[in-house]
Amino acid sequence: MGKYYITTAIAYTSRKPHIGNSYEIVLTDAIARFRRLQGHDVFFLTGTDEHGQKIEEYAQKAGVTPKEYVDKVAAEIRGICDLLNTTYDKFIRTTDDYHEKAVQNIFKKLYEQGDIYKSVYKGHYCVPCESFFTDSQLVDGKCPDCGGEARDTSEEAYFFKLSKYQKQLEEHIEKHPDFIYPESRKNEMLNNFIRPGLQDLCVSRSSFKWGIPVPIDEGHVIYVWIDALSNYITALGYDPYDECGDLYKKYWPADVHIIGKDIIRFHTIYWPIMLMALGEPLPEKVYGHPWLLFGTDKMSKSKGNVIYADDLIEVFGVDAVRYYLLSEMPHANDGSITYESMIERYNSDLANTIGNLVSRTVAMVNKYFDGTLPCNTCSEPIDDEFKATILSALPAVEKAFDEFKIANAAEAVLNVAKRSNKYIDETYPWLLAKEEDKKDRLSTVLYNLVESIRILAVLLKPFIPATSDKILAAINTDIDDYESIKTFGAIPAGSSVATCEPLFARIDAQKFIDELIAKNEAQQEKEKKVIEGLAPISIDEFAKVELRVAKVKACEPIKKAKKLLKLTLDDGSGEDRTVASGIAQWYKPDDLIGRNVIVVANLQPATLCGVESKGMILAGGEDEVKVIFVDDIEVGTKIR
RNA sequence: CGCGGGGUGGAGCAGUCGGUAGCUCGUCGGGCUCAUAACCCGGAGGUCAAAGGUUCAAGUCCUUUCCCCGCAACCA
Repeated sequence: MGKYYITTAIAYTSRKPHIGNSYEIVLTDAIARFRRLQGHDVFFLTGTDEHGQKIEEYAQKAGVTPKEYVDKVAAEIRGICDLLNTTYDKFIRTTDDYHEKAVQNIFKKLYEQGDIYKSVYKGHYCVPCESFFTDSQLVDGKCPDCGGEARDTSEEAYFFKLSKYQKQLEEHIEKHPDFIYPESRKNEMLNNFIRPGLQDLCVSRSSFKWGIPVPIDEGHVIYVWIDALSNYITALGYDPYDECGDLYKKYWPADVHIIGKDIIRFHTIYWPIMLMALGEPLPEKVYGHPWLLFGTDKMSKSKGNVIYADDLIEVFGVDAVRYYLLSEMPHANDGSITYESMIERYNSDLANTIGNLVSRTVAMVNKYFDGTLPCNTCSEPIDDEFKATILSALPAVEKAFDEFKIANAAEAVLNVAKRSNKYIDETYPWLLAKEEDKKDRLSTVLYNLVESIRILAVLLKPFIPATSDKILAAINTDIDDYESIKTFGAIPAGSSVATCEPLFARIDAQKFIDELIAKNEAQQEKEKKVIEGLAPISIDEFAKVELRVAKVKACEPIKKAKKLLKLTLDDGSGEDRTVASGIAQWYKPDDLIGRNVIVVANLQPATLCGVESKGMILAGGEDEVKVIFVDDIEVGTKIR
């Protein structure tokens, strides 16, 4: 068994991580634990991505320095990784000094060999929004945010010659069909990005400061690509100019990068090209896992289906959360997560199948034999099929892990417990116990069960490590190596079991949901009172708002906009006024034509989906929006 | 035609290279009493979104249509 280097994407420290990040690290941890169990020398890397404009802004809002800000969030993220009982070997932060130094050297080297060059980044700048836009971002040549003029501008920046390596990358991907996984992603990358031709990549910014400085040019910072992606090698002590550390020599190239499907492009195009330019080997595989979504319904607090990782852990415990994430997530499609399905899986798989199996078996050994089984020699033909089924789990689990189908692996493990429960019904131990001359048979049956439970516990290690340890303690064994579960019968005859507390207490789903809803409602109530009411304004300030009654002359949906209706209003001024309003979900054009509404007449115009909107009409409501109609007030009347 | 993912028994999902439609939960009936109202067995329930095509054979391949869900763009 050789080395195995596995990584997660590094988490962006803009805010507290959501369940999606948690899924990724649990997934990666399960794989890392499984490979260790197999005997691989595993190095498991995770960490945080801490630079960029967004963080600069968040820090400013919070009134702290960027460094103070990321220190806090990085600690939170690391806390959640620990809470989830993940066994990362290193936690890298892109603000670590060795990383910053190595990144600067990487940049310098690429610049010196001509793969990075200085050029001009052309774009458009909107002064009021203080934002840059490319040609394609502009809407009708105007600022997509405010609809104002965006003036042509340009700034100096550094570019990375992706185009130079395009051919080489294409060849690599074709020669290594497993490089991008699952395969559907491979074609997506080749067809959409690589074959049409790669644009050189802008790798520096001068519009913000919070980043690693470009070593040869003080006004610029290194943009996210080179900074973040290179964490996979800097964490191992890579340096383009220096002797690389032992870790690097030992573990690089990575066996797999585990990432979300949204960043596949960066990991299968930019990253390999960077490595090619540096003359370093490429990772074996990039696995883009699917997303974890919240529920099937729309997210709604009152329904109790908004879900956070640490809340879940608090209620269900770490292993239940780990098991749920690993077993519920499909391999290719996005998975959804709800309290209902969580409880269902918890009760049926963990409490009923696994927990109860251990409980009833240990109880029988204690009850019938005082905890010590005298023999395991009285076999019957029915045992053979049982043992064969138990042993067949391992190859199935191996295959599933090889294919990154972790939910399938979990299912194969669960089958060990299911088959064992069935074996109890097949052998009637409670009847054997009533006949004195069946003691040997009874002992053998229980021995087989204890052994299958041991195999189950070992197989559960990657998924629910703490529970696995509890089970091993309950059957009083420390034989938990990979070899020992390839054959049946590692537990010596005459060994004893301990006792065990229930591993997972059943949860009453209805009661749980009711309590949750009550809790959420209470919290919402609280939040409402805080939010309610803005700061008082004077009558003069109110007078700055011009409200006028207007008649809807015409109305039509705006193409390409789901929510917008375009209204043509007669506001008494003699000129038609066009207003876009986000009420398409609730009103059809015919509902509005001919009716009088109140329009905010002196609102600054804005362009929405290509329509210039001058003003807005008054409407209110949360889930269902109602327009305020004033059919009995004359058109043009000012509202006070 | 903005990008993407989907429509398979009541719910959630598998279904490889086309070859008898499976799994979990629920439900109904039965069994059992070692165990956490758990465990085991059996039944019911599907024209695989629709139409057309290719084929000896289509959930699977091709074409068209309908419907959901994310993302993007806007709820001025």
